[in-house]
Amino acid sequence: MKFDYKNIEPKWQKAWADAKIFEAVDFDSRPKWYGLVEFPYPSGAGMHVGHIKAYSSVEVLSRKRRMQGYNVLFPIGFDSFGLPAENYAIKTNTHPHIITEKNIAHFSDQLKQAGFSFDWSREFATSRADYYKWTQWIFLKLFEKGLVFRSKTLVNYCPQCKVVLSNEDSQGGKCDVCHSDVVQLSKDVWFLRITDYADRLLDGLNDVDYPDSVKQQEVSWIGRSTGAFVNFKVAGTDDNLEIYTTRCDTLYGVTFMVVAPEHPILDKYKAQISNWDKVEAYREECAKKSEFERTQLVKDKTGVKIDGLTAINPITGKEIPLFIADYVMMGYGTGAIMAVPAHDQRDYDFAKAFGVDIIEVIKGGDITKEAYTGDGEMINSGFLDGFTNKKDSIAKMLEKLEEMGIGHKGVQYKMKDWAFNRQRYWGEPIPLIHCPECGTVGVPESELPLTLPDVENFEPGQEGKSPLAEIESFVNCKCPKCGGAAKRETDTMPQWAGSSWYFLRFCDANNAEAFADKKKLEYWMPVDHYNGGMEHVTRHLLYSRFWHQFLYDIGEVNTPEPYAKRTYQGLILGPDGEKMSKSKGNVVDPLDIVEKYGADTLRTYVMFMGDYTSATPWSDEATRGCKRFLERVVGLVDIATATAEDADIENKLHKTIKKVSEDIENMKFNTAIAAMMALINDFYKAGSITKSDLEIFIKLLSPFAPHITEEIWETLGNNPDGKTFCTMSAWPTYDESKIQDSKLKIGVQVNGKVRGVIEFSPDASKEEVIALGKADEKVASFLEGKELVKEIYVPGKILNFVVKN
RNA sequence: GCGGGUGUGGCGAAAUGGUAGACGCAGCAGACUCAAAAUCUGCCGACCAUAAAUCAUAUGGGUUCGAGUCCCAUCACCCGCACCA
Repeated sequence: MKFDYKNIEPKWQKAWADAKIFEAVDFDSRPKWYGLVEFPYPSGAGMHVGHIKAYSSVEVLSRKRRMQGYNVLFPIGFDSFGLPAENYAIKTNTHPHIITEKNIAHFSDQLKQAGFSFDWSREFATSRADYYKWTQWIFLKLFEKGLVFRSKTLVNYCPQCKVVLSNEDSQGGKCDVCHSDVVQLSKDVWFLRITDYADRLLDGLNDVDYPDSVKQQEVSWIGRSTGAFVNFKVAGTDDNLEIYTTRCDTLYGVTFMVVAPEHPILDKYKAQISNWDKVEAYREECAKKSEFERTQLVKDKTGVKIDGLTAINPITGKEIPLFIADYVMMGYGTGAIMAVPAHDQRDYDFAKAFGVDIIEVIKGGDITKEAYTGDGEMINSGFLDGFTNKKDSIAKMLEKLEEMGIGHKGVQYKMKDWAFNRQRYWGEPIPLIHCPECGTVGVPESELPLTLPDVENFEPGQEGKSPLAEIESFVNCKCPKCGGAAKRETDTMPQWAGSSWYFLRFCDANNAEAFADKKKLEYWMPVDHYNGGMEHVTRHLLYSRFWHQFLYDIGEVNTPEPYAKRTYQGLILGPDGEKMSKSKGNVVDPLDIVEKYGADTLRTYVMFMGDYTSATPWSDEATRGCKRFLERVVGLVDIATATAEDADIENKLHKTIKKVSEDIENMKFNTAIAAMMALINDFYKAGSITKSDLEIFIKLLSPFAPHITEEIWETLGNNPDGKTFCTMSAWPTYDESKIQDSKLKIGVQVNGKVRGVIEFSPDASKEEVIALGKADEKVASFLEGKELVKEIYVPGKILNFVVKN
C-alpha cells in the first residue's frame, strides 16, 4: 500500500461529508459533547498554521468523543465584521460584503482540506443579516434592561482607525487593530454596563474549569478593590470633593489632595483660582500626552498647586492644599485622591517635589528616605493610635466616617464600562432611534434586522462620524413611539459584538424565529470544551461571559456560565524562532504543507511539535519526520500477517491504548504521538503483527491522521459498504491484565547513584530483589569493603544501598 | 512595581521524588545502488583512543537514602497588568 495522500485525503473528505457523519443531532439520546474553537476572522491573508494548531486540539477531542459514542457538536462559523475588511474595501473600492464572502469561501476550502470534522450544516457568518438580526435583538434586550447608556466622557480614540475603542481594545495604550497610540478624547458614546456584572464575572470563575493563568488574568483585569469613599469639604464653599481610598485609616496623614487635570471642580471654581493661567496651561499639556506617555514614560511627578482653593481634612479639621497632577487619573475612583505622602510612594515623590508636609501615621519605616507601605502600629492618629492590625484600623475609621456622615464603604474596579460603538461602516447597525419628543427609542423587534444599507463610500466620515450618517434614507425615520420624524443612530457595534453570543447560535443556527430554540439550548449548553488564544482572555472571553450571564438573568439561557472548560494553545513561531508576520516573511501557509506533505502530516506535526500550550518554532525538517512516521504506518499493512498474538506486543499495545487515551484527555498530544511512534518501532522490530493489532493502532491514530487511517481501515476490509468508517468506530479500551509486566526492570543504586540494573519477576520478595542487587557485579564492586548501613527497596521503582566507608 | 510562567543535548522536546535525555529533527557510519535520492540497520550529552570513573537539567544553598522535580536565595528570558489611590 502507498501513502498516496493526494488522492486519499479528498476521497475521504468527500465520503464523510456525503455520509453527514459530522452533523450533530439535536436531542439525540447519546450523551452530548459540545466542543468549540474560536471562529476565525476571515482575513484576506487566509489561514495560518496557527489556526490549524488552535483547532486541532478540540478536533482531536471531538473525533475521540464520536468514537466513544458521544453526540458531538463541533461547529464552525465566521466572525466577519471588522475593520480589516473595511480598510481593504476602501483600498480596493470593493464592497466589504463581497470581500468577506470571498474570504469565507477561501477559509472554508482551507479548513476542509485540512480535514477538520466540523459540522458545516451550522455554519454562519456574523455579517449576514439573518445572524446579526439576533445580535441586534440581544442589544435591544440590554437596552430595555438599562444596560446601555450614553455618556460624554474621556474615551480611548484611535486616530488611525478613526474609532472610539473600549478599554479592552486599547490595552497598553495601543489600538488593538493597527497598534498605533491611542489618545484620550472627550466624546459622547454608547456604553454597555459590564461593570454591573464585575462581581458575577469574578464569582463565576469559581464554577468553571479554566487554567489558573486565564482566571488570574481575568481577575486582575476586573481589578476589584474594596475601600472607602470620603468627602473632603472645599474650604469656603458648601461643596465636597469626594475621594476613593483603600486606606482610610491613614486619614490623619493626609497633608494635601490631588485632582486629575480633567476634574470638573476646576471649572466650577475657575473664578476663585488665582493662578488659572498656570492651571489651564498644565491641563493643555496633559491633554497632548498620549495615554502611553502619561502612564509609562513619565515617572517624575508634575503638577500645579491650585491657588485660591483649598480643602479641609475632615478628621483633623486642618486646611490642606489642592493640586492638579496627571498621576491622578479621571477614569479610576473619583478622579481625586487624598494624599498620604508618608505611606504612598507616589504621594511621597510629589510631596518632596512640591515641598508639602509629610506626617508619619504608621510606624516601621524611615520616612526621611521613602514612603513606608508596610504594616505597623498607628501613630499621630488620634483614636487609632496603638492599632496594629490594618483590618481593625480601617474598620474603626470607616465606622467613624459613617457616624460623621462623610464617608462610606465602597468598591472599585479597574475594568470600565464597555465603549460599544464604532464610527465605521462594516458592523452591526445599532438599532436605536433618536426622537426629539421621546428621546432614545429602540427599533421595534418586528423591524429587525435593521440592515446595513448599501453605500458607495466606506471612508469614515469627518469628525468621527460613521459613513451611515451620510445616507439620508437610512438616517431619517419615524419614531416608533410617537410616529414623529426621528433620526437613526448611525454608529455600528464593535467587532466583539457578534462573537459575544455565537456559541449559542451554533445550537440552532438556522432558526428564523429566535436566536436559538430554548430546548436546543438546554440540550447543548454549556460548551464542554472551548479552546482559544490567550489574547482573547480579557476581551472576547470576558465580553461573551457578560452577554451570556445577562441572557441567563433574563431567562433566555439555562446555564450561568457559557463555557465549562477553557484551554489555550501556544503560538507557532516562524522557523527563525520569531513570531510569524508578513513583514518578516516567516509565515507558513497550511495549504503549502498540505500540498507538500498532506493534511495528515500537517495535523500530526502541529500536535507533535511540542507542548500544546507553549510557543514552538516551525520546522520543515521535523514535519518531514511526521510524514515518515505516517509512511511507516502505511507499511504496517504489509506486516499485518501474524496469526497469533504475541504477549510482548499485546503488552505494549495495551499500554499505548492507555497512554494515548489519557494523554488526549490531558491535552498532551505530543507524548501521545510519541507513544504511537515508539509502538510502531516495536511493531517493526517484532517483524509481524496481527490484523487486530493494526486495527487498534489505526483507531488510536485516527483523530490525528484521519485520512490515511480511514484508507488502511478500508484496505483491511472493514468498510465493505463505504459507510462503516474507522472515524466512527469504537475507541479502543485497554485490558488491565495485559498491561501488567511479566518482568520488572529497576535500577540499583549505591548511595543514590545508579550502578546497575536488575530484572526479576513481579512477585519476587524484597529479600530476593536485594540478593539480586548485591549479586550484580558492578554493584558488588561498589559495596566491597564498605559498611552497609541501609537497604531501601521501593517495589517496582528502585533499590538503593546506603554504605559507609 | 505587581501578577503568572519558563530555563534540560547541536535543535524541538520527554521524565507520579526513584535508571535524565522517551519520541522526533539534524549529524555520523554501514547496507541497498553504476551513482544519487528514498529506504533500512547501527551510533549519537561532555570529558576520553576505549572502557571504567568523573561531570552534567540557568546559578548558589537546603531537605531527602535518592532532587530536573520539593524549599530558600540569585540571575536570565517570556507573557499579562500598571502613577488603580
